[in-house]
Amino acid sequence: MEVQAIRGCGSAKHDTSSEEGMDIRRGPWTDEEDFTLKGYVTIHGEGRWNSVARCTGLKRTGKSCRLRWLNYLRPDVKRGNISLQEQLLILDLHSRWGNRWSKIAQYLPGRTDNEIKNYWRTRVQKQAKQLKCDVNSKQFRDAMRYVWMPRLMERIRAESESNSDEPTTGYSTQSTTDHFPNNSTGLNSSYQVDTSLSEPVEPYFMHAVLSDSPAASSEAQVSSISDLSECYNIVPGGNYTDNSLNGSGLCQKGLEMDIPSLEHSNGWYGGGGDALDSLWNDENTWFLQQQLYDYEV
DNA sequence: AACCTATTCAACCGCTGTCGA
DNA sequence: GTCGACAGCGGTTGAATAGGT
Repeated sequence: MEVQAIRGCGSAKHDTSSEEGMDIRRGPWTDEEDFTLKGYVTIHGEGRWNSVARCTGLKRTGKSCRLRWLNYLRPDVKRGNISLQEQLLILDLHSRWGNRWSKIAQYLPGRTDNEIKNYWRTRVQKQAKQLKCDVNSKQFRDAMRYVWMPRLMERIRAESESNSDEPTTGYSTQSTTDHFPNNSTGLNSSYQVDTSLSEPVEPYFMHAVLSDSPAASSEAQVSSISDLSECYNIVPGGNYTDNSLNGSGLCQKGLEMDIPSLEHSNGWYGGGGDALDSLWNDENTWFLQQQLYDYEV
């Protein structure tokens, strides 16, 4: 959506303000400003954002120029709905790294840290709120890992099977099938890893290995369960079964459910629409609340 | 139609890390 | 070692919009 066009040229509240003796524009960018910035970066490349502002005459801070470029004007920036694969990847990487948005964004080509952060805050935190638990709580993280992510995987697989004749929409990066030749989740099209990164990521649900890096310890509060695939099985047409019993939280309770029956009974497989909205419908929310209640008792 | 509330997301702010002088 | 400039990150804000009454 071209928000800029809809929202018009700057807000009355943010028009200009004085900073260090010069007028600094704030608020939404105009088409002319976008054009100016785009032109400058096309010629001179990214970086030296303060000089961008100086050289172009844009009454914006260097920070603002950088942000506008990265989040909006960059040619490879991808806009629109976050796909199921991307949702799954965000959940997985967030479970590993916590709020390291820029790091997570590195693994979602075309997505910005801002977009991922907004996605997390508006969608994921909303669900935590509905479940009346903290988004950083172990209960919620387990709910994500043992309910939400498996269901996303199942749905991705279902969509992949139904669209098996259609061409995939891959990026120019290496497919995860190269990393995970045994992958059977249907993630071989969009879920891909940028091989230019020095730290290739293998998701928990395929070949999860807990990171020992300090980055993973503080914010992320990563669960002690290292490999999700060891914790549950998804049998097409069968039961989702917790096998581990060595972890904690929901897993310890021997969480067991019949996903297909739940999904077909409440329309989770309805196709189209937002995965989270359909995934976290009233019935599933109630079910999870029961699980969380059992967990707490 | 008018109003109210919730949601979304672009943009801002403050802080930290890095690098060169 | 320190200082200043700059880039980048994550948290937060608030205008626009959608949905409900």
